[in-house]
Amino acid sequence: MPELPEVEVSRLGIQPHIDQQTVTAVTVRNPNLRWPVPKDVQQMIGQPISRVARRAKYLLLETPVGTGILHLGMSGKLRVIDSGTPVEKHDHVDIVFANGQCLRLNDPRRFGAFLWQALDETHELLTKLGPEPLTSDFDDDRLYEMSRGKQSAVKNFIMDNHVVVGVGNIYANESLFKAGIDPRRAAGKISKKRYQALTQHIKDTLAAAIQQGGTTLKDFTQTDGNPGYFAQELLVYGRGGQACVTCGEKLKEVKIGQRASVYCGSCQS
DNA sequence: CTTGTCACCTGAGCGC
DNA sequence: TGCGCTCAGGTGACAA
Repeated sequence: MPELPEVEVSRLGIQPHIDQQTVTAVTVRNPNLRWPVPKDVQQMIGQPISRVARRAKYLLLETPVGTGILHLGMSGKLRVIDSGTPVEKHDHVDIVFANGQCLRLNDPRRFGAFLWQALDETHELLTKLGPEPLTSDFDDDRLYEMSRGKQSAVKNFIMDNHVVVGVGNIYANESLFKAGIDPRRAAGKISKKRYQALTQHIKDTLAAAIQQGGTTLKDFTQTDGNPGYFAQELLVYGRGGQACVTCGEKLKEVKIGQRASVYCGSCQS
């Protein structure tokens, strides 16, 4: 489900409700997420949530003794609800708080994760990640340098977590359209100037999507149950065969790296 | 090292 | 109504 904006919207949604709340129970109904949920997560019990942070698409629930790491995979959703709320299908995890509320993870496909990071350690999954796209760590110099010698399609390149985190299929398509770059082009053969444009469009697109509450395609909702409104601003994603908003030409749809890719054959080269 | 493919899992939508 | 097929917002683990 979520790319970086949707995860950030989730973070902003749950943060005011759980920040500084003390955990009284961690209920794991189905530990078979992408990786088995470790027993270590029970260490949260008795601890306050000292910070709700995000790294890439991982949500970090920090406590004084370690950090609970949540990933929403393709279909994960978080809600903060009364802990007595009846459990529904695919409600796999509850983190219950002293105020009677709980953070509940629902994830039909179970590609999500709930892991534990001990104090003063960095979980292995977080060690090899590229820069955050919305910080100055991600800039055109770096993107350009990393691209040299790469034969793979630029779309796959910007979706690679070692290059930059948080750019999934929707925003890769959108950013490349805005930058006027054909998503199939070899990453190593694109000029510095074009990477400057691409870098800025990735930042702008992600920031705008967060502002709009994320992109609701079918089942993403903000934690208050409302949809995100960025879907109405999508220029190419999901619009294969329809008219390009810039030139009117029919948008093309192809598979790049197994993922649906939409582009304008006239505006993107 | 790079590059491409598969796998994990459920549910929705479509054609027949 | 049902069946079989394809597709979906992610990403680690492999194979070549």
